[in-house]
Amino acid sequence: MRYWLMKTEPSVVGIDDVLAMPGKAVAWWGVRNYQARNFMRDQMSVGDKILFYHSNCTPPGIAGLAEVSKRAYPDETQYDPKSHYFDPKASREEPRWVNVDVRITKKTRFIPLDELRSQPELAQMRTLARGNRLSITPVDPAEWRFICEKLMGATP
DNA sequence: GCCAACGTTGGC
DNA sequence: GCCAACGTTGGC
Repeated sequence: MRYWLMKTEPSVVGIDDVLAMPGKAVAWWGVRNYQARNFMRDQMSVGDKILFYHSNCTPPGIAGLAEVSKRAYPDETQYDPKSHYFDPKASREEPRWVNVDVRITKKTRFIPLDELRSQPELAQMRTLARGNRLSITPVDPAEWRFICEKLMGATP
């Protein structure tokens, strides 16, 4: 079982949107970065824990906790010529992009980015590293525990 | 809207 | 396989 942080833009799909969906789950479509894809394809399994992060908004930060509810499978948007995420080089026979399904387990107190940055315990957190743009990053178990217990006051 | 810091593309 | 040009991310 692994821990992850996954970024989403709330103007596209925010935590409240996912909570309103059947099963409080959503396909994590639209990842078009190979590193992030490989994390989903090769390392994520059902039950992995997720920090649900809102990016490209004011303020950015962690909005809740989630988990992987379905293993990686082909991302439908790669086949749709009308989609922004269409990939002409992808085919049904050889899909290029995959997504997992993510289910919200808890909407928590919002933890803004600057609060995360102010914690010495999170100084090494990959998501916070200078220049990091990856939308999916692994989270250290100790970092997960710190965020859940000390910042959210939630049971991980 | 700006722009730093990346990732990707494609000519060679 | 190199690397310049270009595109994207995402905080500010």
